[in-house]
Amino acid sequence: MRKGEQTRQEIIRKAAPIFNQKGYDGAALSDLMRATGLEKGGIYRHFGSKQELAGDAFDYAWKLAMDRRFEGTEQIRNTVDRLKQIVRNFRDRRTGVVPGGCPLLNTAIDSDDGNPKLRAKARLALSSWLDRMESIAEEGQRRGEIRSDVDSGKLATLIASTLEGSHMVSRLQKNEEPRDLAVRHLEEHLETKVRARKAKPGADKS
Amino acid sequence: MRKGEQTRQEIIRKAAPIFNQKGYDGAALSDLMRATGLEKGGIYRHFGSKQELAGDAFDYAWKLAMDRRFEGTEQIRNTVDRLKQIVRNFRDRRTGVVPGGCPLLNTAIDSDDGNPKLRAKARLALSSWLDRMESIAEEGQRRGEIRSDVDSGKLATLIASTLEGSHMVSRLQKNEEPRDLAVRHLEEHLETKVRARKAKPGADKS
DNA sequence: GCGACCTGGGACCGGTCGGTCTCATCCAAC
DNA sequence: GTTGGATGAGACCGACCGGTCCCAGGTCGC
Repeated sequence: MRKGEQTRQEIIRKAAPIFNQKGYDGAALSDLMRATGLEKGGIYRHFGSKQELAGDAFDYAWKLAMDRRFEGTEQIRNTVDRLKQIVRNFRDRRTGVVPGGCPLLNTAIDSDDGNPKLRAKARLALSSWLDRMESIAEEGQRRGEIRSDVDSGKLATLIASTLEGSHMVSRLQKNEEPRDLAVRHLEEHLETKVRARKAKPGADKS
Repeated sequence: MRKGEQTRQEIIRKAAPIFNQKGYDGAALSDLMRATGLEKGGIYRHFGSKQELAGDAFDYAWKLAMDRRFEGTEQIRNTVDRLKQIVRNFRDRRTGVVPGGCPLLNTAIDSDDGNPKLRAKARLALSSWLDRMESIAEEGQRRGEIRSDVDSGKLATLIASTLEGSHMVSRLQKNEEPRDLAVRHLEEHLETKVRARKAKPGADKS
């Protein structure tokens, strides 16, 4: 049971870019066979169906993406700065992730009609991302670094929405600018609308 | 040459939702046959290939979407208000468009790997949308309604990115909130960062 | 009302799809 | 070193894919 698991992981690793680039329908078994160097039987030994493999491949791709997006943020003390770093990571730390763009965006659109299994995975992925950002914002509020009138859930949603949308536009245009633009817009938003002002003696009004 | 063209348009109308919901690969000829009530030969009489039909279906769907998004905006004099209405239309005027979500978003993701024909159409669609918003912003600057330090191209890109991203999130969550959130965020942005301030005598600093 | 052409049906095509099954081989525990 | 289960190859399956083609019938211009 050792070699088998190794092969299984290898298949997932090799299959993830195929699914991420071509989508579920577009990724044919023949593509997966070519990518993995295995015959059909060799693949189906480890997965009960194409769906199961696609699911595992998505989990793999998403984990990689999440790791990159939160990389180097844990040690940032100030929560607003931490959120800003997460936003910047979306733009800057894009090497080493699965090719084909954001797996969440791809899978969300891909599984829009049928394929409820994949869709459920995409939903869960989004939730996990939003939850992580939301809890950072909540921590910030407890610590007084983030304004009390900020809705942390809505903030997380706005960040994710803006980043994903700009990502789509950037990919379509093959141009980094939209993504960079969104990052800078969010940075400004975080700085001016989210970060709690230093308590200025006598300054009561906003 | 009359009946034929009628049928052709009918096929496009019926096929557009299929392509928009299922994607290019996911939309099988059998689906299109069921939707149109025609046999294969009846469809291929009017289109040289599935690609050609998909292209026409996208154009049809996008035109509908654009019409809705700009509906009732031409007569709005103030350009900032006009942009705000465009943003609100994205949220509010969603009936009567082709089912399956934004055709641009869907096609951009769907045609990400292969299918350069569809991808070119998606690119063009994005450009046309951005251009329309950009020229409104430029008009606003000429008229002094929009700050001179605003980059109209970047503004258009930011609006499109934010709306499309929130649209994806809303669809994935089956929840209107993200889209509404993005709209309100953009409204505020337009109001506070884009609209030219009334010239206040003596007020020089921001 | 006739003839020509336009239209759509549906059988047919080769290819590929996702998936199954058997069997030789490999590997690892004993 | 032997043996039994884990592993992967690849032939095979029925279904369905996009696409072609011919023919019957409908729809026009005249």
